[in-house]
Amino acid sequence: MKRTGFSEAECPVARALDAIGDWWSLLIVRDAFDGLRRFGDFQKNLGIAKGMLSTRLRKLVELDVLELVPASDGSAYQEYALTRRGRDLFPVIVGLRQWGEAHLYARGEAHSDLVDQAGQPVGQLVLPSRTGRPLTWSDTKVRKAGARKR
Amino acid sequence: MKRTGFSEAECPVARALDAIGDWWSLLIVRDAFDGLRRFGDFQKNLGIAKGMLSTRLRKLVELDVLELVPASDGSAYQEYALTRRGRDLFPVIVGLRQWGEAHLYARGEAHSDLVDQAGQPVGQLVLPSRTGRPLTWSDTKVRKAGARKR
DNA sequence: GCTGTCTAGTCCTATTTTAGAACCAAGGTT
DNA sequence: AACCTTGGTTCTAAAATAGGACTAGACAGC
Repeated sequence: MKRTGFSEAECPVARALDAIGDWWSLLIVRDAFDGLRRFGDFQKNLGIAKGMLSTRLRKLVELDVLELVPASDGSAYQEYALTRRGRDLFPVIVGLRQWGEAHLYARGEAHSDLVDQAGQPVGQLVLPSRTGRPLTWSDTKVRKAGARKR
Repeated sequence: MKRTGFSEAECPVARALDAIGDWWSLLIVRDAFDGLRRFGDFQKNLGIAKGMLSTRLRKLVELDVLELVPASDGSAYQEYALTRRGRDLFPVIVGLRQWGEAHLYARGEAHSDLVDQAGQPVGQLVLPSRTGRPLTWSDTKVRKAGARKR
């Protein structure tokens, strides 16, 4: 009765969810985008049990989403920093944010906002075709990798 | 020891993950994007336990991500169809897909592909500024709820 | 209309995961 | 040296998951 895994799936969505699709991982990554780097900072900000956090951070380091680097304040401690692979999760976090903003808040209810350096709200994520035309879900389809049932 | 929840969070990422951030929900939504509509189809395609699937589908219907509609083949059964809210998850699924493609496959390893109606691979997701300039994570920051620009 | 099969579930149990608190060791502070 | 902070590990109880047994209603063949 092992938890089902998708690390071998041919579908990249399934593999991605297998890697970072659990309860906490994306919240940790979100916090990392917000500048958090220390074990205690994550723990306090998320209210996560320390055991969970320890397990999750270890897995994220294994996955090369985070890496351990010497503390920036010169102490002997270490910090967790986003790697390239971690930073590439930015569109996923933004997608979740925009969906949440659009559908999970009552009118007028306050939420945090993503803004650019000038303080301007950002636009919506766009999926461009090869020629630059914006695509919606009905413009696309999934082409299967090999010969497999659908 | 109730499972931690974020349905009241001021951060839209946290609320989104609270709603659809569990193990199975996004995979069900992905399958719905691929055209699956029936209980048995989801069950067979995902290999998910029927009890799990039943719970998840009920929650997704409650959330108004899916809705029950009469079966398209005229039978007395019902089907699960994506709502507007469900279709709006498209960028999230695409983001996960593109991250998975980029980081979780060995060179040359086969995976399914997202293509447009002409069969052309789609481009990368883009986050535009209000003026249309593409933004990366380092161009943006999160403004906490309630903080209004002076 | 009777029988058998398919569909879409529910219910039950064993196992795994999570939450939360207690404990601990090394680093830093006074 | 004594004490607090940081970053964990270990323990237990509760909750979630996997998987199988079971069931009610739909449908197909006779």
